[in-house]
Amino acid sequence: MREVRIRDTMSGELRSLEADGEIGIYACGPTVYSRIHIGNARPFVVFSLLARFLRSEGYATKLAINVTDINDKIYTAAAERGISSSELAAEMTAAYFDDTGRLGLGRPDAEPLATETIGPIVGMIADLVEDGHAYESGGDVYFSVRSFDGYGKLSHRPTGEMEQGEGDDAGSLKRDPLDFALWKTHKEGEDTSWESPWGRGRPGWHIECSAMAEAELGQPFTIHGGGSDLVFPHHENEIAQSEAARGTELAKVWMHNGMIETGSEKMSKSVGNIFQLSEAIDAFGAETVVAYLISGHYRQPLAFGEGPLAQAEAGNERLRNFLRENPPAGIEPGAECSAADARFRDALADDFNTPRAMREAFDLVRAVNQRPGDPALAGAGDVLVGMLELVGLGSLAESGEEGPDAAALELLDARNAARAAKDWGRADEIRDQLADLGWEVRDGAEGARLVPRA
RNA sequence: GGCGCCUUGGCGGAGUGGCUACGCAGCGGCCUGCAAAGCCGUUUACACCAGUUCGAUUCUGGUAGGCGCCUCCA
Repeated sequence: MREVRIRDTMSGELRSLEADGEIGIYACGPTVYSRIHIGNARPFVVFSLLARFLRSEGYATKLAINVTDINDKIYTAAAERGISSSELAAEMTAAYFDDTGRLGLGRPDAEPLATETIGPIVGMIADLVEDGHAYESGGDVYFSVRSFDGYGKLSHRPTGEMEQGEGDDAGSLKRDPLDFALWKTHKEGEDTSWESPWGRGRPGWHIECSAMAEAELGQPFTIHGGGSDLVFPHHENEIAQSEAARGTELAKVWMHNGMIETGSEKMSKSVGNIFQLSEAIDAFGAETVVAYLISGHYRQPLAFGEGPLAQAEAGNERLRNFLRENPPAGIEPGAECSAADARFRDALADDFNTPRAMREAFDLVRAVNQRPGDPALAGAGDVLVGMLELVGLGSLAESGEEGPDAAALELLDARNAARAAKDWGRADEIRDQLADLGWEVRDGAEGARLVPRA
């Protein structure tokens, strides 16, 4: 079991994860008002893979990624489409499960919905009101920011100049512009609402996460994650609510992923809207999307576009080619393989540095290509697949390809015969025919091999 | 305006006070009947200006540019 260290946003320092007890990870999932985009996929991938890595190191781990299915944006988007907000939320929640499911990384251990956590949400608000950290005003309930000393400790903002822009005219109901809504009274045109001690209404965004996190992981838990755009106000407010309500720390480590930067390629028409996750997967495949998302350190911004995606695919192809020649075979790994595997895992243990880890994978590939048969590199295929599985790319080893059919094999035999007779014209003609059938011929020392054309 | 982050070779992207990241693409070569795959090599890479230092891409200060948040946002 390696010591795993993660950069904590609050302190700015690397924090070692405690090995005793379960490691609870809560990551903020999407608000389901539309199909998710590639940016939403980053935390899903990062935290799914982090949980996978921690388990492989022997840590008991529970990953919860929520679905925010109550939100102003959902009401707005539903109205535009002329359907009910619950209908839209259900549709987009299903789409979210489909889209992320296609990534092939499995599901988080828990995926709570805000709409199914109303009880705990109301309970937490009631506790805050009771303790004087929140107050009812005109059917709304607001959190009293000045009642919580630690406000601003995550985002490092001075409270002096802050103001919660809760939109519309809610400000008039607040005692202090810093305060933010925990419960919003039902408004005309909103088609979902729940009973509460303060009348019918719905929860505010931040309290949903506080309640879902506690319901799934208790408090405190180990890692709270999400996109860096959520640091303020969302996570700052979660801390205020949860810590004020429970008197304990919310999470030990705050882990934030950087933004996907779309630049000018944002809505490329040539390949459709690849900005959307489902479209990116349609256009490039799940393996490419995953490889792309781990190509940069999770905390850094990552450039998005057809270029980076195509490059990720080309890198995957290199790995696939290697695994065709060196398929896993249950061989005991040689010394160099074991060392590479250790460095791969060390990189992940050091603030989940996936690009540095992938360097080890590629270095191993090159070493074997340079020195095939070297005993120190025995079992490279097995070791490489083990590495790739950790980062969600294990499927690169499965050809997933159907073997050549009889017709193709017949052509290959014919070409071999032509080559034996040094009839190069005939041999190349057959190669073209095979290409038309979707097969690329690669002549190697041990004969010709058919590989699906890219 | 406030808080914070970033600026690495054609592109993506790690990292380090002195030692080849890695991947993709290009070019040259090797291998091959040819090709593909693979291997080797490859064009002064670390925004700019000062400073600290024996030595800075890597530390400090400033300049320019970019980004995030400050309002819903992964």
